[in-house]
Amino acid sequence: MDRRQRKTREAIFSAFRELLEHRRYESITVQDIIDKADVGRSTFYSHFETKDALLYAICSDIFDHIFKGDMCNYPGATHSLEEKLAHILWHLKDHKKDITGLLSCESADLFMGYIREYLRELFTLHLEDFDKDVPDDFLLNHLTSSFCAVIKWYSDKKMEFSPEEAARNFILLVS
Amino acid sequence: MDRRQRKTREAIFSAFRELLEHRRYESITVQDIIDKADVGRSTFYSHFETKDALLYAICSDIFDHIFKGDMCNYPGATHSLEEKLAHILWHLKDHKKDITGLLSCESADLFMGYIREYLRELFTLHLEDFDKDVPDDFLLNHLTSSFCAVIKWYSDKKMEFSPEEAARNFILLVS
DNA sequence: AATATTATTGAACAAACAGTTCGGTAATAA
DNA sequence: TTATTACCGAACTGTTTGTTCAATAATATT
Repeated sequence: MDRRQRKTREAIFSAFRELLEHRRYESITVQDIIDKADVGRSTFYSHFETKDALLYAICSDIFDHIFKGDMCNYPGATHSLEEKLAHILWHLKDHKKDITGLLSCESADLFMGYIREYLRELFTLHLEDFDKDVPDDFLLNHLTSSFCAVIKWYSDKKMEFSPEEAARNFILLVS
Repeated sequence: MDRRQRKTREAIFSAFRELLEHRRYESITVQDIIDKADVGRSTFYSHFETKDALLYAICSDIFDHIFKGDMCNYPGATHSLEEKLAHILWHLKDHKKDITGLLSCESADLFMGYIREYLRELFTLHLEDFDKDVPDDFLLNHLTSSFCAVIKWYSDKKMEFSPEEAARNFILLVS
């Protein structure tokens, strides 16, 4: 990959991340990004089709780090569900700056949508941990949404709480 | 109130509702609304400051119907939490058309934000029903978010399931 | 080192949308 | 009948998105 290309892409990424620290995703315009990245308009569009494509790329980065990591994937893992969930919260902390901007906005759904997919997979693997007399689909939806809420709560509280404690409380509530 | 005013307002409202049946909130422009309502652009803006203000008005309408109704408000009510929740789901059905358009969009948060407020109040009244060893704030957040998820699920499933059953399943999961 | 390729630039452009302004007209109230 | 009020529509400003294109500068190729 051309060095120029790499540098430009990196400049756009980090400009976007910096902007996300202080502003909601929707309020950030392409103009803001290219001003901060100091890159031409046409250059931006030669790298990313739209602003949403840039968001998607950022999200992929984050998720690769969080979910493709050591313990969260999948069948072989010997860790408990609680440990895995705590681990996810830990990893979220590494991306605190980006995530705050991504979750405190109207498109939080976009970001959360990705997380939901991963979580649903994860909970599916642990379905037998729960002995509840409701349809599986209802239960899965409940678990996934509830943990999304924990993530949101965790982010709203500036991630100042212990991931282990949050995970434990969650397990207490859904068991 | 002037009859003209009433008529115009009503035309805008129902145009917006009709558009919401088939399209997401974001994709609907002011132009679409005034075309369908057959009113002038300036007339629209003399009634509503922005498109969001119109959304807010519609939401208020719906919530007045759902929450300000017979049994959901508050201290005096003798009904169980489960009954109240089922009731909310019933009332949602009356606004099925609007709500589908409001929930299947990126600003679902906007709509859900209102619901959350009401639900949090409701659950606060019933906090003693739950004997869980987690902080109240965490529990409230969990209950509220979980029932929001039920609402979303209920809407996604075209509201074809029994509200009573959904409410019962929910109570089973969080008790 | 000379040449070909590729990325970047900046400026201009079209299209879509939000929201405002204003003079004229028609319905309603006094 | 007169005064008020709401509506109209067209034109206008401003913002944002996304495209185009010729010129230029950085890389690759030979």
